[in-house]
Parts: sequence; structure tokens; C-alpha cells
Amino acid sequence: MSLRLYNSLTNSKEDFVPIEEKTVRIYSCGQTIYEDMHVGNAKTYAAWDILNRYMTWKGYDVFHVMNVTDVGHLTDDADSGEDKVEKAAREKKLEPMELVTRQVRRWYREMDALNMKIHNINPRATGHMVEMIDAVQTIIDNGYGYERNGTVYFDVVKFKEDHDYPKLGGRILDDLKAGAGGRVSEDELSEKKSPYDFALWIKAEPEHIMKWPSPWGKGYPGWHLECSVMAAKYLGEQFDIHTGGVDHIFPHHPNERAQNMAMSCAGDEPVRYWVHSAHITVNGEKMSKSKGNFYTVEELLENYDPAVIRMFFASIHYRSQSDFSLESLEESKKRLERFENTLHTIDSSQGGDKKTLKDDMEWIREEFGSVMDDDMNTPLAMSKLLEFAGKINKSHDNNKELLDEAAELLKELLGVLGIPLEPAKEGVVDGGEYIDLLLDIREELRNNKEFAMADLIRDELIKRDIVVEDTPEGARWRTK
RNA sequence: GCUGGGGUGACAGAGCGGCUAAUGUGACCGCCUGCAGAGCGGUUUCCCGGGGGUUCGAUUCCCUCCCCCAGCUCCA
Repeated sequence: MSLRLYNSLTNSKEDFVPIEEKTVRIYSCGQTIYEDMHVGNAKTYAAWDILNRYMTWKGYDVFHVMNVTDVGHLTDDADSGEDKVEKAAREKKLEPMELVTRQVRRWYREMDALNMKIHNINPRATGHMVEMIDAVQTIIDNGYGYERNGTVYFDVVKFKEDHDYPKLGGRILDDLKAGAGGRVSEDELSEKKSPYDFALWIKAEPEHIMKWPSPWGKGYPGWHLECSVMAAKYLGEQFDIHTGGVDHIFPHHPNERAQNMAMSCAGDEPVRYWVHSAHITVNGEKMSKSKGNFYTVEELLENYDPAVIRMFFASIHYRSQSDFSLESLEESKKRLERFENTLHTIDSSQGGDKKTLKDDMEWIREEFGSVMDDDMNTPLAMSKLLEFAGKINKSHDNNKELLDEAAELLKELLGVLGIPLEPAKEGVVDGGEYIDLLLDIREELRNNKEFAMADLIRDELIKRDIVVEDTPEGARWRTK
């Protein structure tokens, strides 16, 4: 079995072949940290988390880098306008680096909460100024960059003479020229050799706070540069997979690629597979603050189990434009409960002597692998897992060891999809022993056929999100 | 206008040349239960946007039309 991934470089699904036999090196474009993580960001990171986990599950040794951008990009045109980090910092009355520190800490907290904590390195742009300046110089030395008034541009026309550009996104430069009309400032047009050129290093105006000394004066890096530099530093001149949102297909990734090629001059593709994740809509519309359909991860975590959120992410395909809503989260919650109930009932099952689950386990391993190999078809994988849960549910006549093994397998495979599955939530609630006590009393009442009182206990508990279930083996409870 | 992605049962959402189209939710009936929950069994519902074509055969390929969504400026 081999994994097939949709490669934006060729616009087709391709068999994944790593550069080194057992190692996979992945770079994921992370977040510009001036604002809080929202569902859309998280959805994309979840896709790469699943990619990482799945490849690890298949036996690869995954080395995964995801950057954290802590130098603001600009608010309007590519190479002019205001720095977003500075703008956000000013609004919150913080130093830019103070804002960044705060946001980074928060980002980690939320990534951890969402069970996405397995990158090997999360490099930050501000920690790589020396390397970036060095890269700009190299690009100039190699003939693909030129300086104008303290700003250094990438010479796209020159690059295009020697290499394929933009390659990703398949755009032709004429389209770009049309698109640039009216949007690029006069100053910029007069400085640039051609309107397609983009900034490698930008001269800082006096009031600009985040700036660094360079051979071209005080300035700050262009927004494509950090990824090129940090990817090359930690993953080498050529690596396996580069991921990002669809919005990066153009212009960020072609520019990044061009920079890498201009830096090394080896002429090889710096990245073998470019993988992009579609954006989600919220309540059927593009997510935006003004439409009020903007959910931050923080908000969601207040009301939903992280496993529910991950269930939603795993239930959609990373390349399909999918819709997110609170209703869809409720649906995800029910799916998760179905799995939880499966484990829950196994816990209290005595088991029998049949061994039919052996075949089912073999079946699910194979099915899971083959659907995931097809460009990470997580929604289909999820339906297979639900089918497997159903098989377990009707196999309580299997011997206990086998039942436990099946439960472990279910947890393992859901884990590959980034979903932490807790068997039962007994005992993890404060005051759990008192609930047990109440149920003992209720048991007595039931034995004496005092059902009204017994039901009262059950009703009162359900008001507190404790679900009581009577089974032949006695009552048990779980959190809702 | 250009570039992508879609239109499948009550809903969500897979499948994409040939099992009476997965899975979940919902509804209904039954088993179990004092009742309920969970689970199980069954039922419910789609010939897959309209039209044309290719094929022995299409939801799945091609053409055309209609309708949605996203991108084309920073953006996951």
C-alpha cells in the first residue's frame, strides 16, 4: 500500500515516494500570530496533524516543521501598507513583541487542547533574521534580486527566463498584470522592474517598530521569505511535503519556491509535493467578522469537547470546501458518542467464547489503510470506523480479550485521525463517588419497586449532564 | 470576466463505468427494560440538477444549459 497525495505542482494525485526511504520531511505554513486562532485555521492544522499521524502510523519517521509568523505581513498590497502585528499591538496598547509573546503562548495552549502538538519545530520568523538577510544577499548574488532605495525585490522576469514560474496555480503573468492594475502604488511601480516583482526585504519607514539592520539599511523581511529560509534551514534544500491553505497556492507558494530555487541555484524542485487544504465556510458563507459567523478556537473550546471538534475535522475531506456550523458540531458530537458508547458497553460486558472479531479487526485495518492511502480520505475512513464500531457492538459474545483488543484498535485508529477517545467518563467527574452512592441507593429503591423515587434520582442527575443507564450487570453512568 | 469546487435520500455526507448508492442523524416498528437510555433487528428515502452524447452498460466519461460556493488583494 502506498499513500497517494494530491500534488498542486502537477494538479494530480501522485504516489508518495519519500526522498529518503523511511523519513518524511514536512513543512507546514503556520499562522501569522496577530490574531486568535479560528476554526478555519484549526481545520487546516488538523489536516496536517492527520497527515503526520497517518504517516507515522504507516511506519515513516516524520519530521514536521510548522512556522509561527511573528513579523507582521502587510495589511493591503503585497509590499506596502501597515504591518499587521504592529497594528494589532497598537489597538491593544501592547508592544509588538509583547503581543506576539502573548499570542504564541495562547496558540500553543489551543494547539495542545486540540490534540495538535506533534511538530518537531515551530520556528519563528524573528529568530531567523540573520538567515533571511543572508538569503536575500544570496539571491542578489545569484542575479535574481535587486535593491532600490533600501528595498530589495525579486526579479520575477529574470527568474522566469531560467525557470518555470509561477508553476503553482498555473497563472500566466498577463493575468497578474491585469490584477495589479490600480492596486500597486505608483511608488512601487516606479521602483520595480516589473509589476510582478515582489519584495524580499522592505525598507522600514521611521515610525515602523519591527525592523532590523541589514546591508540595505533598516528594514524587515518580505512575507514569503521566512518560509523559504526556515524550511531550507531545518529540512534541507529539498524536502518531501509542503502544506498550506489553498490561499497560498498563489502567490505565496510560487514565490517561496522561486526564492528557494534562486537561493540554491541547483535548479531542482525544492519541494516534491505541495499539498493544499480547502477553506471551510461557516453557516454556508465565507467566514468573516462582519458577518458574525466567525468562531475562534477559544470560543469553541468553552462549549465543546476538543474530541468533538476533531471529530468534525476528521469527518470532512481536507481538499473539499466544507461547511462548518454549530449544528455540524452537534452531529460530530453524536458520532463521537457512538464510539464512546461502544467502548462503554465493552467495559461492562462479560464476553463469550466466539472469535469473530478477529476477522473484523483484520478487515478494518485493511480498509482504514486503503481509504486513507487515497489522498487521506478521512470521511470514508470515518464511515468504516463507524461500521467497525457496529460490528463490535454485536460481538459481545466474543471472548473478553478479543473485545478489549478491538476496543484498543478502535482507539488507535481514531487516534490516527487526531481524535482522543475516552472509553467511559466514570470517575473523572468531581464527586463521582457520590454519584455511585446515589446509584446504590437508587438500586435499593428499584429492588423495592419504588420507581418514582428511583426515576427522580435519574432525572435529577440528567439535569446535571449525568446519564444513568441500567444494564443487566447493574447501573452505570456517564457524562453527557 | 477569469480560475477552481460543487449540485446524491428528511438532513449531513461518501461513492465517481457494472453489487437493488457507504456512514451518521432524523422518523417509525420491534427486541431488551418497571419505564428510560445505550445497543441490536427491521422499516422509511434517492435511478444521483435539466437536456444531449460516448458505451453492452453512467450517478460515475464528454458536450451543453441552469443554479450554488470559493478564489482571483492579506488570509488556513
